[in-house]
This record gives sequence, structure tokens and C-alpha cells, in this order.
Amino acid sequence: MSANAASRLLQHYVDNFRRLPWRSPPGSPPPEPYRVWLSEVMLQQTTVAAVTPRFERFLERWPTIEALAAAPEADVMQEWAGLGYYARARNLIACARAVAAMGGFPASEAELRKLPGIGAYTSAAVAAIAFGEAEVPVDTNVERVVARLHALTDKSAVPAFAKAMMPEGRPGDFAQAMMDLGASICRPRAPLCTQCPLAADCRAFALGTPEAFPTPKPKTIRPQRYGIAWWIERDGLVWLVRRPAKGMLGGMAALPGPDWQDEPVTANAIAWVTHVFTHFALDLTIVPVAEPCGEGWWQPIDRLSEAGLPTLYRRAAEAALAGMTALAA
DNA sequence: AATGCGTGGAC
DNA sequence: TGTCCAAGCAT
Repeated sequence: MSANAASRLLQHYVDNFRRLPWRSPPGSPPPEPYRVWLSEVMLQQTTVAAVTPRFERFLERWPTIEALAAAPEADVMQEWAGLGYYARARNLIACARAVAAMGGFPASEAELRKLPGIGAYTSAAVAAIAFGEAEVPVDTNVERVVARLHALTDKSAVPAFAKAMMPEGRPGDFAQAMMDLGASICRPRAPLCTQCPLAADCRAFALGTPEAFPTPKPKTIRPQRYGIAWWIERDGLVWLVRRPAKGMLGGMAALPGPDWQDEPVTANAIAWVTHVFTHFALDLTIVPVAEPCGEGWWQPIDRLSEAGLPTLYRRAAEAALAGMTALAA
């Protein structure tokens, strides 16, 4: 890409700058590494709209990485509940503790990359945005922008092309400019090529088929699965458990119940919920049970929102309470 | 290297 | 409605 195109991209970024709680305006001192890291981990496969209130809440409750490192795990999981991909929260705690023990974030991409939950993208993003290192984080936005710019069908060449585009200085602004362009102009569907500062350089635009790049992912079938959750209620309390650290909803608070299965279940239900995960859909049947089982705790029903239930179980509890009310009426 | 891992908004 | 997809990482 010509230096001219790079400067048009950066100018477009400045002109359309979107203030977000975790970033500083172009030209101002970079944000704290803690803020950059926390936001980047939250933003992994998650929208800005979903992240923004969570980021504010985390920062309010744990203003420094030392504070986060000292937090009980259950408190962090509770604040993460509903945000999804819960391995991120487990890695967040491990990373915070490692960094606190080191006395602060390492400033290089290579050292950041070794920390839990920090992969190729996040290490480059933190290095560029917080430390001004000349790295280009390649996320799906950058992948799409670069693939279209060069009409690439093979995405493996994207990182090299992306690095070749990077102008001298301002690596953090460049990274965010590329991502903002992908999110706002160079969108997956119906890209706004007439408004794009790179249109004159774009091979896919010249071909008239920007949406053909990069090659769309093949669609996968979503199996249907089935499960039971037990509703164990006594004196305004409900029995909750913590799920195993690995696997679905790992480490999260939950209603107790047997493992989910591939065949429909029959039971004396008070409520049902259906929930769609990435790789399967779940029909969950909620069944009243008298006695608590296994390890767990009694959660006051009027403080259920403080339990940190992931969305599946939050909705299951809502459905159960509605079902019990209907039953009593 | 292919797969498992959440959720909600846009269309 | 269903389908796509989001500032990916770990294994």
C-alpha cells in the first residue's frame, strides 16, 4: 500500500474517531496496559456493545491489575457471567496473578504472548496500543480488509501484507484504524466501498465483488441436545452448584443436573428453556427435586441475580420461578 | 489443524 | 423466522 493510502486510512480514523472507555484519542498518551489488556480480552469474539458495561464494571470494582489478581475467583466469574466464552475469565484471573507477581505487564509482544489467554492477536494489540511496539494485530476485521485489498483467497498471507501496510510510527492508531475500517466500512456484508479511504487501492472493489473476499466459511449443522436441571427450593432458597473448571460453562454457577445427552428426556417438568450455543442447541427441562445433592450452596432467590449464573441458567431459573408461581396459582 | 467454547444484535 | 458473525484462544 502506498504511503498516501496509509495516511488516508489514519486520517479517516481521526475524522471518525469513536470514543470508547478503554481507548485514548489519537495523538494522546496511550491507555494503561491494564485497560488495554482487559478490553482486548473481553472483546475476543464479543461485540463492543456487550463489552462496554462489563468493562466499566470491572474497572470500577478492580481498578488495578493488583486488585484483580487479589480477587476471589468466584467474584470474577460472577462479574463475567453472561459475557460468554468463560475460559477467558479463568485465563483472565491466571494472567492477572502472573502479571501482578511480575510487577507489571511485559512490554514486548513476545513476552505478552506467553501469558494465559493472550494469543497472537491480543499480544500484538496490547504491544501496539499500550506500548507503541510496531506490531499489527490481525483480527477478523484486518483479515477482511487485507484480503479484499489484495483479492486474497488464501488468508495465510494476510499477516505479511498487513505488516507491509503499517506506516512509520503510531502503530496503535494504525491497528485501531484497520479494525474500525473493517467494522464500519469494510463490513462482511454490504460494504460501504464508496466511503472507503482505500477503495482506490482495493483489488476486490475493482473486481466488483468485495463480499467474495475472504472466502466465506462453510456453514455447519447445529445438533440438538437435551438436558435436565433440578430445581431444589426451600424457604426462599435454591440449591446451586459450581460446574467443573473445564468444558461448557466451566467454573460457572449453575443449577444442578445430570450431563446433557443426544436424545430427548422425559420428566415431570415445571418449565423448559431452549438455548442456542455455538455448536449445538439445548432443550433444558427443569424438574423439581426435594433434597440437595453433592457440593453446592443455598442461594437466596431474591438475590439470584448476584449468583453469577450464565445466561442458560439465568433463563432456566426465571422459567422455573414462573412455573412455580403458575403451579401455586 | 480442526474443534470446542457463549451470547446477543443485525438483517 | 433462521443465519451470520463478533477486537480469538487452547488444545
